[in-house]
Amino acid sequence: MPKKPVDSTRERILRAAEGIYAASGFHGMSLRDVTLLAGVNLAAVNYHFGSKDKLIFALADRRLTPINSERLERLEKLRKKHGREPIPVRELVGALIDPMFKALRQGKNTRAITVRLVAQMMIDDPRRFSQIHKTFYKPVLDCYHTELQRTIPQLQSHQVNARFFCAFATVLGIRLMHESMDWFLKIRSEERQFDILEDEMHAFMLGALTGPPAP
Amino acid sequence: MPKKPVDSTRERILRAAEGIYAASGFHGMSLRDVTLLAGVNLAAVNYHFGSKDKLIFALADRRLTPINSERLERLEKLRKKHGREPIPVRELVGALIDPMFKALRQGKNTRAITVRLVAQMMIDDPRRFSQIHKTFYKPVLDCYHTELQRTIPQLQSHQVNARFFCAFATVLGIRLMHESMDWFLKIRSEERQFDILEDEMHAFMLGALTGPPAP
DNA sequence: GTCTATAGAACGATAGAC
DNA sequence: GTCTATCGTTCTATAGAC
Repeated sequence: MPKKPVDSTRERILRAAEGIYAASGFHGMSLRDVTLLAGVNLAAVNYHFGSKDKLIFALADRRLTPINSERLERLEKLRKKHGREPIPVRELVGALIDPMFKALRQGKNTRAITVRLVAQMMIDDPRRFSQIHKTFYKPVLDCYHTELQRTIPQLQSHQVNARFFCAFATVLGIRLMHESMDWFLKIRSEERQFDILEDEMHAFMLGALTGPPAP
Repeated sequence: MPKKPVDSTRERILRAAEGIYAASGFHGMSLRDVTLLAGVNLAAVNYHFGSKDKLIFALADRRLTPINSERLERLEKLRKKHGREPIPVRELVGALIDPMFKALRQGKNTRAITVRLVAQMMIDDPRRFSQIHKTFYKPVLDCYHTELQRTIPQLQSHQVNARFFCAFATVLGIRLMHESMDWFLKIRSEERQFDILEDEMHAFMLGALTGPPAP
């Protein structure tokens, strides 16, 4: 069984890389900067990960898998709970965004990093990262989309599609604008920021998804 | 008076640069690729713009200024129209997002480029681009935020702040996910895509901003 | 498993001829 | 205003000693 000590070279590289990647994206992250920050040798990246591309994939796996797994688990629970009845939108929204906030609240120092990292993955060079999309995002999107169709009967199919697109875009945008949150919310305490944002994002999404169709 | 022919070296560089920048960001755009695509000499960039940084600023000015000017003009008109009464949310949302869709609909070939370009500016290396934020975005954000405070009296100040943050994040996210629009909307025709998205985004934003406060 | 050293290519920027 | 040529730097990746 392979050991994964918190301070192994491999872990140090991952920690350093995700900070730089979150801030600057794939092309802005040089292996020199990563290994310098990690305090390890330049050649260690290629030894442990094989290439820069594979290092990025490892970053994705580490952060996206837990969040998306939880999203699927919570959806499964809701399905069992409601049986053949459609799941209320409020609960569906909760299952989609709560895991994100949960991830944000843990790890005080890595918070800003984790937030941007995931979003950066979604927008960074679609050709290079299409495999990441397929691996990590597509399963979640498919499930929630299907469920949303059942749960908002008053809207036509193409309208549900568009709202879901907007909802997902909102989550993406929030993550990317994390640095601007202070300015928008005009509140100092980071804890309070998250409290308010979590509450209002629930309200925002609920209103957005259930609002009447455009005239 | 300086001439600006459509096919000047300067214009060719701008056109080539915005395509590559929109797709790959600052660090992913090399001047070699730009000048190759533009069919001009490598040295031309530094002659016409001075540096890579200044070229990016020129890209921002070309695309952001028209959209944000229109947003401010429409807000000014709404203020005159409603006098001392608060502006209805529906009209405020329209003034904020209509200019974006208007820009998207014109220029069939440059459409996907323009969409991502603006969003890329907002998230690309905050340190490098903080001047772009201050110059192009801050005035618009300030005005709309003030107006929104007056127009949603049933929410507390900090709740309005949070909703506005979400609203802006939605616009940003939509732009960045432009390539995934096909997959989400499951519709072929690009015209129809924009029609539906524009309608439903109005509804989405309206519901989101006016929905009841979180419990 | 970790290091030094370096290959080989691409980068931004500039000097100077035309 | 546009070209060629090139400087100095930085990049990913690898070879080979320990």
